[in-house]
Amino acid sequence: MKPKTSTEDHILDTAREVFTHYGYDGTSMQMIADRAGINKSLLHYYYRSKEKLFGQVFSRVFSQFIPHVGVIFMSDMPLEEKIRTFVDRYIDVFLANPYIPIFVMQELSKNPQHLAELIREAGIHPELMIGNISLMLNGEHIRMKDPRQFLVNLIGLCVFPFAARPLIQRMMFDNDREAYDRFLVERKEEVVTFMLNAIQKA
Amino acid sequence: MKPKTSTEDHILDTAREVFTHYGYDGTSMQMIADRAGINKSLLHYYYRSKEKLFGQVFSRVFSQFIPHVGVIFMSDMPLEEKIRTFVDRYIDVFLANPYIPIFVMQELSKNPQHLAELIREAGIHPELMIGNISLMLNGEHIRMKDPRQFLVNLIGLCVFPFAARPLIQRMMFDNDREAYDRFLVERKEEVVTFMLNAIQKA
DNA sequence: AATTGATTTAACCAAATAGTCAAACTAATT
DNA sequence: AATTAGTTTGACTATTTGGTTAAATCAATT
Repeated sequence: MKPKTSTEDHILDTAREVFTHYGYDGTSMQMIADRAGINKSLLHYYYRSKEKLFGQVFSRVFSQFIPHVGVIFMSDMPLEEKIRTFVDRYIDVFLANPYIPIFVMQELSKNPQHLAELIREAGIHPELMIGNISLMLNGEHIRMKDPRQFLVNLIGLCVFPFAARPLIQRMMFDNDREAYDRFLVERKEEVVTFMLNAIQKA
Repeated sequence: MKPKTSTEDHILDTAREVFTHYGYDGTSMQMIADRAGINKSLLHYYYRSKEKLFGQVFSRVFSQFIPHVGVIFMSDMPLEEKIRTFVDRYIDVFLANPYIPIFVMQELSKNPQHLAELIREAGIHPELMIGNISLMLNGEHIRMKDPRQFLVNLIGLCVFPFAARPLIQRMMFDNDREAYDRFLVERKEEVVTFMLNAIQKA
C-alpha cells in the first residue's frame, strides 16, 4: 500500500542511511540500490547524479545538525529552562540518528565550499543568535560573557559523546551499548547542571 | 642530503597528510604517490597494500588522539594544575594537526573492529585512568563524582572546536581563520576555569 | 670493470566505479 | 484493443581503482 511517490522517497531515505554511515566516498550507488532493493539506474532516473543525490541528503541532515538555537534562546523562558530545553532536544536528535555528527563534520571538513550556501538555505542567522545570547549573559550573576565560548561549550558537550561514541563506549563502558545509552540519557541532566555551575559567578 | 631511509618515512608522512584530510575512502594510492613525488609502485614496495599503509598511519595518529591522561592525572600536581596541563597539551596537539579529531572519529565509526587491539597497542589502561580520576573527585568540595562524565566533558571541550572547525569558523567568525585561531588559544584558559567552576560545589 | 643487491619505474591487469541507453514493463486514457 | 506516459530493468561504456611484474637504475663491493 505504498503511496505513489514511494520510490523517490524510499531512495532518499536509504541514501541517507548509507551516506551518513559510510560517508560520500565510502558509499557507492550500487550499495544504495542494493539496500533499497531496486535497480541502480533508478537512482539516476530520480536524482541525476551521485553528487545531486548526496546534495539532497546532506542539506536535510545538515539542517538537523545545526541546532535552531535562535528559536529556543529567543523565548522568554528562564535561562535554566532554555539550556535544559536545548540540551534535551538536541541530544534526542542524535539518539535517534547517531551518525549525524561525524557525518556532517567529516564532509564539511573535506569540502567546506558550499557551507555558506547551506547556512543560508537552512535559514540560519548566526549574528542574531550570537547577539541574542550575548544579551542573556549580561546578568549580574553570570561569569561567562563571551557568547561564542558559551555556544561552543554547550554544543560541544552535547555533540562530542556521539561523535566519539565507539571510542568512549569501548574504553569506558566495556563496549556495553546499553550502558552507554543510559549514560547518554543521564547526561542530559548532567550537562545542564554542569553548564549552569560553570557560567555562574562563584 | 636526505638520510638513507628517507623514502620510506617520506611516504608515511605524506600518507598521513592525505589520509587524515580525505579519509581512507577519499584517498587513492595515486594521490599519495603524486603528493610525495614518487611512483605509485613504491608505495606497494615499502608497504604492501593500501590497508597496511593506512594501518601504520592510523595507529600513529590514534595514539596522538588518545590523551595520555594517566600520566598527567597520576602526578601530584594540584587539581587545577592537572586540568590546565592536560588542556594545554591536548589543544596544542590539535593546533599542530587539525585534522586528527575528525579523522580518528570518522574511521572508528566506520569500522570499530580493531579498536580493542589499537588500545592495547597504544598501551592505554582505561580502568586505571577511571579509578584514578574517581579518587581525585572524592574531595569534599567537589560536586561532580562520576569520572566518566568528567572525562567526556573535559575531552569534549577540547576536541569539539577542532572537529567542527569549518562550521564554527564560518558561522561565528566570518570565516576568519586567524580570528578562530586566536579564539582557540584563548580557549585554553576558558576551558580550565569553565571546568573548575563546573565541578566545584556552589 | 664486473657483480650484486636494493631501489625505482613504466606497462599492464582485473575489478569496481558513475553514468548512459534502449528496451521492457505498468497503468491509465482513449 | 490501441495509445500513451511514466517507471524499471539489464546490458553496456569509459574511467579509476588497488595491485603485479619485469625491466631499468643506482650504489656499494669485489
